Amino acid sequence: MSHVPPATVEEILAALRLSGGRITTTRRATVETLLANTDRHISADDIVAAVRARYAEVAESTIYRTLSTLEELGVITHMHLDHGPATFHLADRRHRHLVCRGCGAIIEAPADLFAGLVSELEGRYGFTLDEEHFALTGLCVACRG
Amino acid sequence: MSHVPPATVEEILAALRLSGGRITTTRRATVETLLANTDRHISADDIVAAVRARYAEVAESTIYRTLSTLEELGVITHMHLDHGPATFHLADRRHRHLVCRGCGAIIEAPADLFAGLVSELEGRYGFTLDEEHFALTGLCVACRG
DNA sequence: ATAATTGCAAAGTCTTTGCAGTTTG
DNA sequence: CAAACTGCAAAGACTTTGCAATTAT
Repeated sequence: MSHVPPATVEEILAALRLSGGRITTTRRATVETLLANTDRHISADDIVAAVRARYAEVAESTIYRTLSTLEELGVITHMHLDHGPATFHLADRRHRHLVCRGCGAIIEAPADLFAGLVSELEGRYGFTLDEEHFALTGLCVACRG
Repeated sequence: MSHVPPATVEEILAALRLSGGRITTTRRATVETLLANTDRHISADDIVAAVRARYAEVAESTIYRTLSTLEELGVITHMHLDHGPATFHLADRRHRHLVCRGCGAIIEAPADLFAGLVSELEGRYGFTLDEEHFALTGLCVACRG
């Protein structure tokens, strides 16, 4: 809560550099793609496509490796919306995801909705909830019939 | 809440039969394996192994097909504890799962811990939470350092 | 120079599918 | 007998890995 992770392309690349990493065109493009899509839920494959379209050829494996490097750096996180590919986003996103298993709709819920559960788990089990790693699945109004 | 799904081998097989399905040795063995492991979190592969060890040869695909048939019947559900294979269990299990991403420990939490969240989501978004489909990941006391 | 990154192709894990042969009711 | 189930082998989706060639610093 006290530390805000880097949020601009340059800040992220600087953090990468600081950790001993190198800045390449592909890595910059990857970071730009992530920042340009903070409002979407993008998969590794989406990023591959975006980088290929606007910058240069990339191997999938390079993207996967860059993504895990950024994840180790603490800059991004991945999340599982449901079955299917993981999605990646900046680590500072502050909302939780509800995914409808009927139509696939994604509802974003404010983090404070989970505050009670988080402290309950903390208190009773000493369990620190990783609220983002899996979305919550269920059925939306339209799909529950 | 008013309907309790079948909980014995015979009840489950009867339900299967009623829906037009057929009862085979492998299917019976699969159901028995599921019932013999209500306290564990077993994957399709675990079931394949159990059936092969105690009953007969089975193809993986047969187990997967049987599991989805049972799932469509509403008798079982699958759940994702974390990355890795899905786990299967009877649909009537009434607890939620907390999985430590450090050591893999699984903590079972009573369903009522989620009651507040469930009604909140229902009220605010009309979203019916499928509490079981994904476990909640995080860090246990020992691993959070 | 040299350690980090990349591409490519191959492998890995989990799951699904097609199809011909077998079995259940 | 007809519909349902099975095995086998192949494919599919997503992700990881090995290794030699390239590139950033």
